[in-house]
Amino acid sequence: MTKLALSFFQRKDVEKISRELLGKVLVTRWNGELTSGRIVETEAYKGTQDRASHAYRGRTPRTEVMFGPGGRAYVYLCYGIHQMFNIVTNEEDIPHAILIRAVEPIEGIDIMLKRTGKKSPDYTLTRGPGNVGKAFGFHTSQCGHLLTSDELFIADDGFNITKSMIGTSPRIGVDYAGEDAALHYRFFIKGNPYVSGKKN
DNA sequence: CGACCGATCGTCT
DNA sequence: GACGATCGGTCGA
Repeated sequence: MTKLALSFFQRKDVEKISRELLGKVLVTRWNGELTSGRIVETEAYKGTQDRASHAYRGRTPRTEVMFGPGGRAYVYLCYGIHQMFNIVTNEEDIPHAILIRAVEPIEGIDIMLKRTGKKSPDYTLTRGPGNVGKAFGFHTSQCGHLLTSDELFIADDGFNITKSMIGTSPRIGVDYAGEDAALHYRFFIKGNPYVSGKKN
């Protein structure tokens, strides 16, 4: 189990990082409550040139974190209900980010059940960005949190992902983004039951 | 199945 | 004042 360093997130190719995050382990330990899971679905958002990105309209109080250096969390509220967890990448002033859309639970499933109010674990526990946010205890107050801390980090546990295991598609829910809506910026592990959408 | 609807509130116009 | 990078439930075929 090796914690990913800041240099991993501060590289320039968001698509590449989005692919490499598949198979890595997301860990949160808020107030000592440990939850972890394998990342199985990601989406890249390419900053000011990407109409689907919040950063497209430039720097605002909300998007400020994305303009900082990579390796921090961008957590925002969606539909007034869902806490969406993103990883900021690239260097300062280039607001790239990666949305974690689905995870396969590993540790702390009891805690996830408590947070989500579900009675027993099923594939919906950590499927979709809203559910990931809830199960891992994310909140907009954690926006800007460093991704190499003891409370929040990404790790490599040696799990190997080959190119043929990765599927791509347009991103979900970004139809308003014009031509950018068609870009294949969504990446997922083919056949994994936690991946959102109908048939992967 | 697929279509639709309500929840719920911060953010930007 | 309108609108989401969503989810889960309901309704009808």
